Amino acid sequence: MPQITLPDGSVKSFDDAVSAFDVAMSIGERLARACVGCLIDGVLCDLSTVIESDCSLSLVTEKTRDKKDDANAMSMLRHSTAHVMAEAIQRVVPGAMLVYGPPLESSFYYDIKFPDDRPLKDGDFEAIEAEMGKIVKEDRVFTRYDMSISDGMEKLKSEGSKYKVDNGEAAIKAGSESLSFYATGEPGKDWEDLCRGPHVPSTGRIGGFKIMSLASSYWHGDENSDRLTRVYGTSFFSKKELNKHLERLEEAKKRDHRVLGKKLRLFHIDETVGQGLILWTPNGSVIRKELQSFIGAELTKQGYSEVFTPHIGKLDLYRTSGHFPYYADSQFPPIIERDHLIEISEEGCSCSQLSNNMSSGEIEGFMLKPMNCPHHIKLFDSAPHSYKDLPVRLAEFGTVYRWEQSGELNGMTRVRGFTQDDAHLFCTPEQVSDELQGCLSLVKTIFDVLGMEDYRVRVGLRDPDSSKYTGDPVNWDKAERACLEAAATLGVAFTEEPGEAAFYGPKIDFVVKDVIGREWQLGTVQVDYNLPERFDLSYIGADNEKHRPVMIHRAPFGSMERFIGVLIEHFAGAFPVWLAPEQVRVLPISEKSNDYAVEVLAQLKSAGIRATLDQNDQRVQAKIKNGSEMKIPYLVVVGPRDAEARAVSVRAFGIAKDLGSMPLDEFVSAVADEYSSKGASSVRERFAAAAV
RNA sequence: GCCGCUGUAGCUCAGUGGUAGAGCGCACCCUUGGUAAGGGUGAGGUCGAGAGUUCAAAUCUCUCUAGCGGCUCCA
Repeated sequence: MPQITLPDGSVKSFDDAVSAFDVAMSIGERLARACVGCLIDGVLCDLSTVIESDCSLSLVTEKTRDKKDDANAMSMLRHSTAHVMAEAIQRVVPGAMLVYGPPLESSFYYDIKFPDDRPLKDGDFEAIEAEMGKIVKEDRVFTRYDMSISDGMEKLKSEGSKYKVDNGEAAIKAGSESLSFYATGEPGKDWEDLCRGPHVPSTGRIGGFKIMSLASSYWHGDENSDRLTRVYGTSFFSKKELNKHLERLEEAKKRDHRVLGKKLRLFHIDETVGQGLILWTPNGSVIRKELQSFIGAELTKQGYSEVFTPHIGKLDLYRTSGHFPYYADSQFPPIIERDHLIEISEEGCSCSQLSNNMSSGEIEGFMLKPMNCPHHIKLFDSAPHSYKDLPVRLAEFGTVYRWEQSGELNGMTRVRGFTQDDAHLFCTPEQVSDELQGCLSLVKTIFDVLGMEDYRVRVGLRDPDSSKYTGDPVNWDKAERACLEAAATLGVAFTEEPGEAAFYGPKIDFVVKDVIGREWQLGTVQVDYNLPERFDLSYIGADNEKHRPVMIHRAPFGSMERFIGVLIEHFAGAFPVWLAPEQVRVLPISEKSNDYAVEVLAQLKSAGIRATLDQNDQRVQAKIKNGSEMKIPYLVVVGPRDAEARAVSVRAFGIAKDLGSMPLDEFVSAVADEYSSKGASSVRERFAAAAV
């Protein structure tokens, strides 16, 4: 006689065991029809789950009460669609072995091992979708049945898929007391799969679905294990929602920094220069310069000293730092000294010998610097330091080079040469906490000024099971504690992530998503007890003894390239006045107004505003369209009426109607104010104020 | 690096075996137009590179190269 507590606190009692669906029916038929699953004592279950004892029950419907997508419902739907897709794929490609098919945030995938002589091609999508359509139309019921561990494993073994046997073993290891299977229809008759569930009631609930793409993956995520094909798809409860989702994806593509970078001429990557090497156009350079001077001003306020260091350094420097051996594969190959090179070629030295000799230190050479720390360390170490000098804060826009895997390169967000807004702080152990907080507040200031609110903070800790970390565990503990304490002062939620630390120390990262939903690390602050040790750094304490300083690495933007890539997407290319490469464009109505237009342009320019003149032989409507497409903050139309009044007719980006007329002098100073205040005051506001 | 897809004019793309097309952009001419595309003419391409099949290749095959989506990696 189960007593079932509903989310509103009311209790329903039943004489016998009932299914969640029956409970829903007892409340209302319409509700029951809208249900796809339920939460029993907080655990997501099938709607058909039979309830035998007292519990709390929350029904999961297609939409939440405020008509939004329900995360549980969507994940059940997509998981169910993955089953339908897997069945369809096995019909189209007999011999395809299923591995693992989970739902994701807005999609799902199924990892599948295809026969070597029959790989899946995207040309197969149509046939698979057609089969999926049939299965959906048949509206087959997802039917769960459980087997004992021994019977279940026997069944899996008899089916002959090592992947499913492995999944079964994983379930047992995770503590399952039985193995559950889901048949899409009738057990023993229809297609079925080992599965933990839960699923929507039947295939007919899948209103709209689409196979999106193919990718390769590795079994257990292990590069050296079996290579699998990952088939991505998505689904919704209705076709309409699917179409809306696909439209949104199309829209997102328009904000993609690679698309906008081309359209707005912000940067260029040239095959003949090299993969992942950014050529900054004049437009992009304006943005970069503005950001650099912004951060430069903040650094001065915070007591940093700016330095410059070369792009290369001796191999030995990186042996000492530990970077050369640790990251050998992801660095550009060393530059070998000429004399060595001649010697080596005369000796007929093989490539592998050469590589060995370099690793051992027998051959000296230079490396393109993969990071700036060793150079800054050497600067710090070039003079003795009293504890009274600390902290020493050395900052540099330092360009570094890393040999990223070719498949990893991505527009401006993953490149092979990039400039970090880097700094290294050398301080006493007592100063670590304050300095960390100073670094974090700098990152936060920058994010605030740019209106970037959609980020998460990750505290990267060491993975206790891994041996990749160097240094004393006691120091690691100290450093990790310092990071966690500093993060706690941020006033922003953060996550602790073991395994995300750098090899020399823990870090606090600011992570943002791009338009496709991929995450990128921007600002980073890292505590390091390790490199000071390796380089034997010291300062003289009050006791007149040598002490080891602690290093903090920090880069508020991360890299200029990645940050601006993300920033392009953040603003969808419509930069605020202070960053906009072209701030004002002057549009004369006809040649007759050219003289006045030239005058307007001159006045804007002499106020330090980045302004241009559109003297094309086009109508003003066309000039407005062109200017809008370039996302220029202000377009000013000038004609005889404006010349007469010594005024300009202003149009602001993103506002369909023009703002009206403003005296030229006033407009110039308003734009100049908006520029220097980074948007704290704006031309629009002045118009709004004038209108009141 | 791995799997799949893609590479045609500055940009966006059409062209599936018979030696190349559109729109935008660009140049010139006409037009002198007041808030999201006025009209005309013209220039511009060894179809990513190389090899092969063929009487004939942008088109088919192979290798390389670059980009895209993932995987793996990310100091």
